[in-house]
Amino acid sequence: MKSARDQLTAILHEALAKQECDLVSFTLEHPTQHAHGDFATNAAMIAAQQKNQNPHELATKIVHSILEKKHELLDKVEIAGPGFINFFLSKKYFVDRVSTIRKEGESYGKSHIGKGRTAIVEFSSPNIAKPFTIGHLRSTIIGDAIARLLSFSGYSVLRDNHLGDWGTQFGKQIVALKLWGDEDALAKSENPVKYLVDLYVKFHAEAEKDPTLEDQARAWFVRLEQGDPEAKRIWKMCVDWSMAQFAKLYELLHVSFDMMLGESFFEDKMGEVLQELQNKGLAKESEGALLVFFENEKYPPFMVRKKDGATLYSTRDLATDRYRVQTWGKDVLIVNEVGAEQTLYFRQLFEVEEKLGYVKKSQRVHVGHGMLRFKDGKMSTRKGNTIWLEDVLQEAIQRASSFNPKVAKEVGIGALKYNDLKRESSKDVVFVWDDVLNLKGNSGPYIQYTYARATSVLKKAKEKELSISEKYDRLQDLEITQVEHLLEQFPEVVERAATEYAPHHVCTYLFDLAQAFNAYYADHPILSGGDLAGYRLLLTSAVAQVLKNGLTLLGMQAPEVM
RNA sequence: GCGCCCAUAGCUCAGGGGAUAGAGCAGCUGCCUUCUAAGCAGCUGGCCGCAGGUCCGAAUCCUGCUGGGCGCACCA
Repeated sequence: MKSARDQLTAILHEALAKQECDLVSFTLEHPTQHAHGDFATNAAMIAAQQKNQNPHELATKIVHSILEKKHELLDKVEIAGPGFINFFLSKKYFVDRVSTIRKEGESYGKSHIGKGRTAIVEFSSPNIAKPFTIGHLRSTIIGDAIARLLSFSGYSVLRDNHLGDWGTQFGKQIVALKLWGDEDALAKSENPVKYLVDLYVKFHAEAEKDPTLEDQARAWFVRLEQGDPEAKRIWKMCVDWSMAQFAKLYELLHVSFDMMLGESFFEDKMGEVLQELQNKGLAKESEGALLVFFENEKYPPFMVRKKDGATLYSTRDLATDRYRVQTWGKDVLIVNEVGAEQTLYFRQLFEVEEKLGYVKKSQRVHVGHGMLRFKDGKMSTRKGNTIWLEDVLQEAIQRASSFNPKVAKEVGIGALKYNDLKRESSKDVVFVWDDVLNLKGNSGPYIQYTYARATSVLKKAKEKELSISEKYDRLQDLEITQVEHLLEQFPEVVERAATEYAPHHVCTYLFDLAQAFNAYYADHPILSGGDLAGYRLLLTSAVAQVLKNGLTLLGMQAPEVM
């Protein structure tokens, strides 16, 4: 079944062509007030402006030409205000739509905008031997939702966890372990990663007093890059302890990956990149380091090799994307879900990648999330000023269990995820427990609760042997409510969220739908609805389906009982 | 100093150049003997940071300013 938007767009194009206004680009949107119909267009106003005509008169002509044909879709077409054309959809359309949702089930809302394309979504990307903090949690949650949205929109999605398992930090880690650590104690430790992080914090404290420690750390990283066995051994140990910890967290969060190519995977692929940069004359030496300079100083210089010969984040990212294009094709879409503070870095990176001929800028996307901070400042691993994710998850589940212990996990994790997804991701978030684990109002549990409520009604209906009816004939007197209007809009909301890499649109929508359904539920008896019970059950099942599809897109569970 | 982002109700936020700017939280009033009260209905609460500009029409686009966040050569 074609959506109302598609049908209306076609109808409008035809009517505009008759008035010789074919080239007009108009908007077709949902007015804020019901009195203005289900869709409104400014087409007549735009066209009138171009042709220097009276907008109201032109609107009249357009409406006449639309009404020459009978459209099952439309109940009424009106001209309003300065020349808006308002469309009122028919009851039949809405009822058919609700039936369609039932038929399409978990496919309702899917689109083909990414058909035939591969998208790599890089997210989470925690660092080895560092805490998996609520900062990484943002990337994990938002990235997971974006991967799901793209997949639902037809892309063939590869979820990539680009582990921070390479870099100067390992030099620091090795120095700290050699100076103050004890490998036996580490192995016996209850939380080995925490043991490593404490050493890392100590390193930064000591390095303030003794700057030569930084030099030692850089030297150890150079040895690591050169394949020194002792450096490699300690590095491998750090990786193993961390990976074990991450696996537990991802399982609890229900997040999975198709690949975990850490930065170390690209260790032997960076020489070619540096060679290409030099061959194409893109990189120049300056003060011993190798840098890319941009024309007109569009961006600050971009370093690709340090003066001690070691690589950087940038070198590894270039090698990564070169590898991706070689492996998954020239037109692969690459999305990085990484903190917004790295925006400049990504602009530089994309520019360099384009100059190297790896990708076009249109296939590189940085979704930057805002910073998560305490009321009094930024979190910093180096200073030990951070909250561990294990503690957050435990607290979330515990708070949720005070309502219903049986679904504490689904609800606690859901609350946490929804709180991160409900606002535009680029905004900074102040960490406040009562917000993070909010269970009321615009929250994850509210959506989940509404879903449980709807499924419960459907179960009760079965017990009472009431059945869903898809017949329209006997339902002349049913009223079309906000619920039907919202159900109709789900596919376009999903499409917008996917094209803008903005899961918060799905949250806003689900909250609206849940609110509309709860209001409907309060004053439309469903099970004792008489002749209308069949239709109301159909509507309820459609609401349940859409809530479930939406929750799934956000990586949240849809519990049937709460 | 230069660059990027942000500013909407007491607080947290939606708002796709359009019509009377919307939610949640907090506060106040009602509603559980009836399909799940993690809920529903209602009230209170706005120079959409300031000043210009473009437009038939600006919270939305442009310019300037103020305030805040972030970034800018050997971290990632």
